[in-house]
Amino acid sequence: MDKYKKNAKILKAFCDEQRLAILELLQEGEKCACELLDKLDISQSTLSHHMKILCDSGIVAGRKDGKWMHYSISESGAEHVKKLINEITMVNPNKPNRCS
Amino acid sequence: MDKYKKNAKILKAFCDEQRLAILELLQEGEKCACELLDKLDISQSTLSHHMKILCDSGIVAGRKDGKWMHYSISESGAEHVKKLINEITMVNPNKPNRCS
DNA sequence: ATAACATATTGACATTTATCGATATGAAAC
DNA sequence: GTTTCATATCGATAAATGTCAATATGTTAT
Repeated sequence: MDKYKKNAKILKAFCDEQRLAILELLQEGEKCACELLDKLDISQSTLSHHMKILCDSGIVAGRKDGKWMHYSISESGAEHVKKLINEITMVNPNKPNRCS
Repeated sequence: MDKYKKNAKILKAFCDEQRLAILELLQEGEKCACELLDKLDISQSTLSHHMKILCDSGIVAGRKDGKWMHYSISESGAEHVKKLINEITMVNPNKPNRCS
């Protein structure tokens, strides 16, 4: 059962300071990578690394436009994470103790 | 500004497979450490390490009862995390671009 | 007091992750 | 086609994290 591994990977998107800073910037709306780079005091390769993680987790959507990459928070990705957190933190004493 | 650091630390609770497995077990209700240890194929010290992280993040509450420790999902901790995720993934183009 | 037990802490080690500079890729401008 | 620009990938390194065995701490039973 690698459900845990899969979910842990998704939620790793939120485990890093820089990625939280990136997400806060994206709250204003879609932003070009270069704009993020401008505001973030990290190297270009590091930004690219974080954007890959954010996109892979589904929280952020990338849109290619010529040589520019535009990133935005994915509504559906956000919904998925909210559901995940809800499931994970739900207390349900009647839950069948299935041997998963 | 270490807001990101603080939040990243809280959300790290969900970034590990074992901790997700632990949380799923706790969905059934309060459980003793020894019961978790029984079901989790990790060493006692490793479990203790994970429980510390879960408790520090506020997601899990510990209750000492003699030599036993009982752990349960904290309703208030869960609420706090849900609010956090909501804030982080909220898209709001009118957000003032304050220099935080 | 001593023994047995449950959990926490410590120290060591392996793996993962964040970071950077250098280089590659690919697209637009000349 | 060559240059310029934006982004991605690679390779190396340092820091953080997960893991265990051993030991310490604190609690109950004898």
